[in-house]
Amino acid sequence: MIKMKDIAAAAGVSVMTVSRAFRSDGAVSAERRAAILQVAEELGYVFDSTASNLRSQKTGFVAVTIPSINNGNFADTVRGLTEGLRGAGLQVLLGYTDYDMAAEEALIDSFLRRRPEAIVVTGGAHTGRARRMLAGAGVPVVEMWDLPADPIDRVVGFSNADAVGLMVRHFVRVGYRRIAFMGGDTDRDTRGLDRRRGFLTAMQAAGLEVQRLIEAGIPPVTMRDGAIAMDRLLDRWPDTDAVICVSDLSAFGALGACQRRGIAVPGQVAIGGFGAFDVASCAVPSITTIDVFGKQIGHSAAVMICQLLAGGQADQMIAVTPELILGGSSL
Amino acid sequence: MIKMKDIAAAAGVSVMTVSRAFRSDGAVSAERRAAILQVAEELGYVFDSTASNLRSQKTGFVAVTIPSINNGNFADTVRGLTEGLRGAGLQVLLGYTDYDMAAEEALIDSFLRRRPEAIVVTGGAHTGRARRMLAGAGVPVVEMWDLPADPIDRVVGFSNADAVGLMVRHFVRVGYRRIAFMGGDTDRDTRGLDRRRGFLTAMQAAGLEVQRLIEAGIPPVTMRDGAIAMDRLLDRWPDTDAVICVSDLSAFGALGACQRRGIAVPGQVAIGGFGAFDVASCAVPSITTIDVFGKQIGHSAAVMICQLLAGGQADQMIAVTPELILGGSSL
DNA sequence: ACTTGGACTGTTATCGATAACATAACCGCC
DNA sequence: GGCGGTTATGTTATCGATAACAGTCCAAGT
Repeated sequence: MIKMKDIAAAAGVSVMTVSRAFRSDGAVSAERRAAILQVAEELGYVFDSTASNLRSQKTGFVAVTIPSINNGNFADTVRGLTEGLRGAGLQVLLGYTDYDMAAEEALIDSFLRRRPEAIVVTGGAHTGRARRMLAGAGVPVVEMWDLPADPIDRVVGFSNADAVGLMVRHFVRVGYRRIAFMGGDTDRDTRGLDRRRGFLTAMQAAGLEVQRLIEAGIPPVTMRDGAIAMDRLLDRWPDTDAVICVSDLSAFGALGACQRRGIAVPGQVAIGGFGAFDVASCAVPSITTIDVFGKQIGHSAAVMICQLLAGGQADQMIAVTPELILGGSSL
Repeated sequence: MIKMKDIAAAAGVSVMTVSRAFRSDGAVSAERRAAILQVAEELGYVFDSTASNLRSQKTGFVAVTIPSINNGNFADTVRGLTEGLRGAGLQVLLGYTDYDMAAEEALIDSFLRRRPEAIVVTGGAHTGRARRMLAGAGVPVVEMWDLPADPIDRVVGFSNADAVGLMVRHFVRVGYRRIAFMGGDTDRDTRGLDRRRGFLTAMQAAGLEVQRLIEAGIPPVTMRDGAIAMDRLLDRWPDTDAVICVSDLSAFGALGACQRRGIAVPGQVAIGGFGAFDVASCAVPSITTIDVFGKQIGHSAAVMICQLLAGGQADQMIAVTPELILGGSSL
């Protein structure tokens, strides 16, 4: 493999000059720089960042862990992060946890060995060892998609509980009373649990009974899980007049279950989802949902990281405000 | 930051012994190893792989580029890769190109600087510079999701054209004649182009006219794109009796467009998709589609890479056989 | 003429681990 | 008892770039 030494020899300069020619800030005369880059091109040189990483103690990447790489919400967030960090010359190193805290811990461990310049994790629930590793990493840590009570470092997110509260209040206002909640039944789905908690709180605040809780299985909660859960819900509480689902995917599955049974949506049962996924707006009827602005979360996290790495100040917490989007699946 | 030297001093051994204690193959006595790991734990040591990478000339990761991180098919492939590489101690470094060859080139460039042990790219179409970089990388290269005529190195994929041919032949067999194809209209969507080409070939082979080609926009082709395209298709050729869409997402959008217009599916128009996404099986009616076994592609690529890195032989090409899945959206 | 300072280039040491080699202790076996 | 082999450990040099420092040269200011 060609290295800087070879280019230096071929171009008749020192290795240091080659190194400088490769960095924009390098004070190398224009013609010499051009000559060096030309030689490098001819020799097919590929810069070796492993050496650079070690010597400069900079790796140029930010580690990001998300629960799933097949989820439009997290994809938006990653896009916001990628775009926001690009300007600072930082690359995203992406890993997925499958909604599993043990897998998250292993992932964080392997990421930290690679010396990221910052680390972004999803949610505020982590194993004890993961928390300790993050706290001791010596780089900015951002928890996103949640507003944890005891953050490790920085936070960019929203209250999942409050977001569902928005929808409950709307449903109550337009007349629904026998409202069910689907999902958030396992401790693996921490954001789902928060959403369910928000449902309970808002229902109680509205003075309504809250028995209609139906399980949707362990995350990732799929469309199929939503369909199965809806069937169980309708069997158990046939007079349900609205169901709020832990995500749009399960809501779409629930909609399909209703359609197969010939149950009118929203005539007989209203459906609400979460996340403003594409499928919510393209389903017939479209699904009432909550937009949590995933891309904005990523972008804010990126800005925060850039500020901190530049040695500046940054907010401890940035709260994003979710928004209710009315669809045809409810009044 | 704590380093091996600090642990060596605290444990009263040489740095080399500490290094060996951290590798499973290291010949260190059990009690000494335990003592060293204990000291490391107490000091909160985090292994620095940047140094290890440089000295050992091994980074322990495989670079993977996919077009989109919000696509169930590619997510399956990444899962297959991740699981297949884990056993060999290799990690996936994931990047997305947004279906843009220039972005892919930039991504490959930045990945290669980090010295991956192998690189996996999606599709067989790349910029000239990207091809040269890959060919000269000195590590195994796998192109997947396609069977390029002039592969760079190894290939794991299937013929997108033949896969669509499967569906055309089925549609013709059950009686559809005025069949349209949606998508594959921009050179940015290389797999879409292949699918469209396969449509044309199969239609001609069946002796049918092939004028009904409707554009679906640049990838990622969304559900909404599918709905818009279906409206245009129905306006232009109202007597169309079947439409094959470039993906299940656009097929789902097309289904929604029909439902909003009161057009019976499959009574009046049959719909076919591509990819066996969740939404295809959960839509009402479910959508006839083609399963291309994305996870298997990733797994095969991983196996191939492990063989090559172990110094063994590996096939030049692994072909996956797509399968037609009949849904309620067609006969 | 002499200083000053900026622009450019070179020299040396170093980042933190590990490969390669050297050494020491111990074991069994003829 | 000596020898080869194994196990456990230490020593030295090195991976390929860059930080830190040291010049050199030349133009401009006094």
